[in-house]
Amino acid sequence: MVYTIGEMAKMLDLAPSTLRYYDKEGLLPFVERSEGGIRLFRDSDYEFLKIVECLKKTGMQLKDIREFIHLVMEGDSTIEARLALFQKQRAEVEKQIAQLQETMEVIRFKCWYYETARQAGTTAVPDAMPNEALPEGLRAVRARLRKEME
Amino acid sequence: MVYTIGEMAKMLDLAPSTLRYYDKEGLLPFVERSEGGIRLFRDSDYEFLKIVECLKKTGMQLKDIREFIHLVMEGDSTIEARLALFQKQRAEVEKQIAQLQETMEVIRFKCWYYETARQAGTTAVPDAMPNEALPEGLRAVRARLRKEME
DNA sequence: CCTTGACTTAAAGTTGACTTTAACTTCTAT
DNA sequence: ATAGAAGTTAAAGTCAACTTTAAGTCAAGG
Repeated sequence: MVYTIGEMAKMLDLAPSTLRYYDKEGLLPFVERSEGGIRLFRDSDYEFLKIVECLKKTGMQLKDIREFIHLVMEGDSTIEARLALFQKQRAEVEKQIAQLQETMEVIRFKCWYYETARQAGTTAVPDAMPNEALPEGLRAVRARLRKEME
Repeated sequence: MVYTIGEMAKMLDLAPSTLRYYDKEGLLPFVERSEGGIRLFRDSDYEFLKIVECLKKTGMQLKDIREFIHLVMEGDSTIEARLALFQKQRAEVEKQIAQLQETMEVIRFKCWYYETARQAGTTAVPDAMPNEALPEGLRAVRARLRKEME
């Protein structure tokens, strides 16, 4: 099955201009052309682009994704390098998830803070509340925000 | 305790120019100045900036963070609005974590794929492997990458 | 008093990832 | 054969979030 740029763009839910930009940046060296110069995308290209999408979601920059694509093009001699890349990316994403979970703690604290303030009609109440009065799990969060302890 | 911009920047691990930029963008309306025009940061400003940092980590844009800061400056009349904001942000971060976990599945698949390829010396082996031969949890991932089923 | 390091501003420059524009070509359907 | 949709390129424009530069001011120590 072959697709035009517009069809492939729709399948991936992005703009055709984005695919052209990726191509210009060297991310799509595998895309073939018709006689007249029209890009012909294959199902295997879809698979490639799903991986590009995945790497983008991990925050990887296009120039690093290009490096990966070029490793793939070089064939089986780069299997080790590609494995290393994904192992590194796995650690990276684990870190990101941990980071977001920490951020979530702060947000949970702030939700509690404003719920308490709403009840009282003023933020002065949660502000003045002693540590022992706040929910267990939120004490450390407030302390960190206030730069108490380290 | 008051701090100069350089000291506060160090405490937050960012460049002084970043704090000046935030100020210019209206994110630091609470920062006072000395006679001579030098910014004076307080401990309470540190707390503010930690929240800015937190909101940035959720991917919120500076202009939206500015809106929040301005809600805070308006006082207790905006408690509801601020609570709503954090509740929205909580849902947002939950979505982000779920998204990263999906991404992690793909990366796990790729790690398996390249480990298998390394053993075999070629990616042809994992490519040709029937669904039943791959680890339980990775079958659906490969199917999604290949646009089999939905 | 004077040096020196850290501060100030306004304005311009940078980076990454696109998007838009303009001029043109190819493909498909009648 | 031709119209119109969708493709092509190169180049310029956009956006967010900073960073850098230039020219100058403030503040603390000797």
